[in-house]
Amino acid sequence: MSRASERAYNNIRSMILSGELQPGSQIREEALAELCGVSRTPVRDSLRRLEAEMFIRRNDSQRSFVADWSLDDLEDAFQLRAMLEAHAAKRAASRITREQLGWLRFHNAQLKQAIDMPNPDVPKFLDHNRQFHAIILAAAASERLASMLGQVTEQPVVLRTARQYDLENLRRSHHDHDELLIAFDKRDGEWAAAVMTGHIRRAFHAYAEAHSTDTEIRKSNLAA
Amino acid sequence: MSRASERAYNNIRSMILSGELQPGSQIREEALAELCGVSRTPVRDSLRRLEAEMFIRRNDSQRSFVADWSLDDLEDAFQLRAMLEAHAAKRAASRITREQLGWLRFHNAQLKQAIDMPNPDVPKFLDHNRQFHAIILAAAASERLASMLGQVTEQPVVLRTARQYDLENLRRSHHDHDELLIAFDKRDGEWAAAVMTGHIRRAFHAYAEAHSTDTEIRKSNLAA
DNA sequence: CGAATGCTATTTGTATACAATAAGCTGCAT
DNA sequence: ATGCAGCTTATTGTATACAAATAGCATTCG
Repeated sequence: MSRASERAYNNIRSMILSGELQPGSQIREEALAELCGVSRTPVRDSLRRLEAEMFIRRNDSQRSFVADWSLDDLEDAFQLRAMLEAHAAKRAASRITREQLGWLRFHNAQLKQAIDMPNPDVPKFLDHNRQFHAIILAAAASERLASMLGQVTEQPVVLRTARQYDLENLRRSHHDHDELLIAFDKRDGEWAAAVMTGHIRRAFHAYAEAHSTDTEIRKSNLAA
Repeated sequence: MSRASERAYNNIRSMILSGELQPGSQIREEALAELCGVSRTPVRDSLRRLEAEMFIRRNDSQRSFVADWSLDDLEDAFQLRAMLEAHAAKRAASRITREQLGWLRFHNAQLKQAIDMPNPDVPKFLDHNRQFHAIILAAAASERLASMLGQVTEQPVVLRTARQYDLENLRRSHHDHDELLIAFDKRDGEWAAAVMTGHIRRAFHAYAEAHSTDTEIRKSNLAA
């Protein structure tokens, strides 16, 4: 995607993710155009894309609003995600190459290292975690699956609380990855799928907790 | 969506589905604009949408081509579809209302009627079949699931052969629906999911057969 | 007082002109 | 012949002007 269009997309997306654009609030093309320093044309492109990704919804008269997801919607998304990632793991188990396995091991070692120290480096953990999952998705070798997972992995949920991932959870994630590695090594798709399902379900509950906390904070802010 | 934009979208989409725009061929915005009698702006909107739906793909320099799916890709899509529809059936089993069940029965009776006659009315069958599945999807009550299923239900596969659905298959579909109805009635999500999986797998094989035949024909046409 | 109607302001949709980029070609050099 | 440079043409990207639609408001009529 070319310069202006891509800039607009990234800007708007991150404004939604960061909560700068509040869930439920209306969006006007021209306002965004000014914010992004481009014309309405690339903004419109971005809005269409974000609408497909369900970051934005439109009412019957084509006005756009930042999507506002309830806890139920969040669970719904995670249910879908668990199903799709498990499917990916199953496919990957029979297709993954030695080299890909090597990379999985590398990223898992790195993310362990990121939290096995006095001052845990959470961003580093998240980055290697992301890459770990990306490799599995690549090994699954299904373009459609990848495109669908893209729609449920990045949640448009505002987390004002500075993402307090508790270490215990991160360590468990690391162990899940370890087990996935063994399942892959043994080419056991069923096992890989089962581990992955649990892995994502745990992520959901961690997320849900953060989401409730955040919602509380937002509510009390509104009351004040 | 407003007039010009919607017109463009429907036109282009049906040109792809009908094979008027051949798989693999390049698409030029201006040409389509003329064909649809609108300017490039709504055409570009449509192309973006069709790209998200994987009817169209773009190369690295942003040129658009009609997607060309292999038999493997087709199977991939059906695998995803089977998984998602089974999931929908499972969710629907615990949420479906008496009224929705009534409509399911109605459409299933209608589609049976459409093929239980000397001159089977296949389009009528397909229409009621579509509505049958739509009701289940609605009962599943997951917007994201619906949006994902939209991406895999309408296959951008050219079927030049005038869709020779054999009657035996259609009858079996009807029986699957019957069984789904019982499963729903008993609120047995597992059963519903299992029946649905088989139902979609059968559809895949019917489709795959038609696809191979079509590919043969296309090849011999090219040779001539 | 409430509902309906028409006006105005706001917002989105479409067309078009122009800019940027990529593809294809021509001719030259090796 | 082959490959590369530079030009030309084809195609997409962006901005902008204008058209259409919609919402919000005020005014009027029942």
